Amino acid sequence: MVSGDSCTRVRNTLGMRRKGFAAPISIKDIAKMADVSHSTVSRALRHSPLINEHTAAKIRRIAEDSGYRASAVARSLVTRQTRTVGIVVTSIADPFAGGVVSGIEDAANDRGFSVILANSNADPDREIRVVRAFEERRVDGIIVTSSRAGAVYTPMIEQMRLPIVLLNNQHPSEFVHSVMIANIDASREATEYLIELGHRRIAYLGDRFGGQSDSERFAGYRRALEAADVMFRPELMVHGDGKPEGGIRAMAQLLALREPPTAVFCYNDMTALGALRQIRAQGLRVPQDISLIGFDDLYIAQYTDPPLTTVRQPMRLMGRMAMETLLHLLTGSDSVQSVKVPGELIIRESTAAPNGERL
Amino acid sequence: MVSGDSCTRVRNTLGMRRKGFAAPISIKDIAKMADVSHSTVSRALRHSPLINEHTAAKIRRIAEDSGYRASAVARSLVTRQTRTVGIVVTSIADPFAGGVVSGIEDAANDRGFSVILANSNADPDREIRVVRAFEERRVDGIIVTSSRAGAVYTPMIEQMRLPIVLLNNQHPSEFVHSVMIANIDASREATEYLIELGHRRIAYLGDRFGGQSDSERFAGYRRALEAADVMFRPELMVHGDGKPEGGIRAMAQLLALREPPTAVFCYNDMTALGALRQIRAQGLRVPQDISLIGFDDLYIAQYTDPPLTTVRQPMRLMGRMAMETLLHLLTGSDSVQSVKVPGELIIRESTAAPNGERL
DNA sequence: TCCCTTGATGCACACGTGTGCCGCATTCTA
DNA sequence: TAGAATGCGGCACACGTGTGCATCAAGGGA
Repeated sequence: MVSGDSCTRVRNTLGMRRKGFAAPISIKDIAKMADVSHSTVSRALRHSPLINEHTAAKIRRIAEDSGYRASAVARSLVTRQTRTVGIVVTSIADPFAGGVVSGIEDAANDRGFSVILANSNADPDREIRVVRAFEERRVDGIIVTSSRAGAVYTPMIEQMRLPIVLLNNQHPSEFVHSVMIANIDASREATEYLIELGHRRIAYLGDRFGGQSDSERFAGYRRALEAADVMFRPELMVHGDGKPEGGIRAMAQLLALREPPTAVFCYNDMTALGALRQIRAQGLRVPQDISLIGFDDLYIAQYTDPPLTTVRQPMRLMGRMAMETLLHLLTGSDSVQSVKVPGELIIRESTAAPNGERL
Repeated sequence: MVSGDSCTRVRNTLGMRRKGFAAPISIKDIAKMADVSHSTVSRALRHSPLINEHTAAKIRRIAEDSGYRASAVARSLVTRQTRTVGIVVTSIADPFAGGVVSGIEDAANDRGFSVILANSNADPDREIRVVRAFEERRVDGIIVTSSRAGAVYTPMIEQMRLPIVLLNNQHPSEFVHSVMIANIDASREATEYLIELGHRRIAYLGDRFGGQSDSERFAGYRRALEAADVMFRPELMVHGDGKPEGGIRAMAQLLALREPPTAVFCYNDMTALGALRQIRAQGLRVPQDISLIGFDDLYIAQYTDPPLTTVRQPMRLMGRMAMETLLHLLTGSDSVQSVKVPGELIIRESTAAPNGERL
């Protein structure tokens, strides 16, 4: 197809394949128009001091007028960087992922980077395909968010020798850079708040797929209890699946106890949503009968009824930080290892003193 | 930096810049190992019949063992396609966008395409930057979802001569391919349902930024009223901003009327969320006092209290369709112009007969 | 034995951009 | 005025992959 014919001919041939979409004009076309060599054009557009300001201006003018766009692919071939990062999320439809990716994209955009997005759908086969695609596209780095199968990536890292940043990953390895929410401190603070309100029978409603995040949030909960000399009761620890459905079922367990809790700290807002629903379904009220705390501060948390007290994860900020960590890595500095981001307790109306009074 | 030194030297020099990340091995390295020319390697890996099956197998074996990954950037340079599509969303943190992008990415992945994501943040300057970045990266096509500033892109299309597909865009042009929800039919059906329940004072709570989507949904509402000989009352048409806050305010307007509506059809679920909150705040109940219908069927719609009756937009499916339309365009067929996707009325518990009985 | 056919592989160029080095013209210095 | 310095632009090659054409070897038919 690409024959030894004249340049124009080749252009046409290839262009026709896509129904008349003309080939974009190149640096050489501009060189011809400006009657200089393509090297001069390249230098002029990159503001090299080697080129006379007058000719440079003329060249830039022509480039501008002709709507020239430098080919990132040709440039990448020689510079050996694509100014592109790959992002793996379990599902971009997940609101947490959405927030994080939004922050990543912002930061990337600021620095002239583009973002290639891939859903893993928690499917190992697909994860492998995704990482392989990233390799082929020669992304400069990779960000993996809240992967449950995080361990899968670690061996791949070895082989790829690409900078990788993990965000809220469940199995952070020693040799990997990461941005994580300060789970222990945050959940401790949330639990302490419930204790301050006067609660003593406080349940932990976890996520059995939550990996390290779940165990850390549980740990924070335990520490708060210990610090306040409140006894931990195993029957008050139950687990859902991180989604409302799981919250519903786990909450039903708690309500079936002889002495149900007066407050429940949930692994995340989605779980809290399910718990809330189940509490209502059994004719109880929040917060008068049971106080509820979530985790994440999803957008909807402020619009539940009652608005949900929760621990805010600054999702966009965390995304930004992950991207900036990656950029840092790309410029060579190896210092950053892992960043802990503090959560923030957002007090709304789903929590009150055990007797039903709000503080 | 890239000097006339030996190949190895160059590799090292460039590799060092990124702290010892070795340059990926190329087709030439494999050629050397297999003691053939790089052309032969290229052909073997692409399963060209020109190559002897024995040597081909040997070459593929070596490539496999050495972890070779073909450089998509070099390939794109010669094939003139990147197998990459650009997606513009207002914000990926928006749950609708998340669902759509998820579907797009699925379909793209199936066909070996990658997805470059960009937030426009409804900022015209940024939109221009984004499209420019897509041009430079030589994406094969572009999908724009629910852009309010859709008209901005149309002139760019002319210049870029790139296939573009619009999804739920507010200002679809004649010459553009699009995937859209069948707003009129869907909102008509929703309104008819309210009428069937016995409602006569039905309000339309729109989105003043909703552009064509808003006017179409309003049109469907009007048609349902007309068909049932229910008089349209202008005071029952109010507008929010597409978010809960706007729903709250607009609902307050409606409740301040001498004769408030007995049912409200909302532009979207977010708006309905706000409306629901306001209704509660004024001591009224849903659906006993006021019925509420949303639009979108966001994930949370099933977990509001009461669960929200709404019109489902099959977000992932729509994303898939947009991607498939684009792929179709890329293979040359120009037939597809615009696709209308039917919405689906999902009846939950936020709607009932005016007297409070559920049907 | 010679030529032709067939099959397998290599050569060389192309894609678009970046850059080291060389050459040329102009100006300055002695 | 000759030589050196300086400023500006071009030549040529590189990046990694794809492919038309030439080449070469083996085999077969006359």
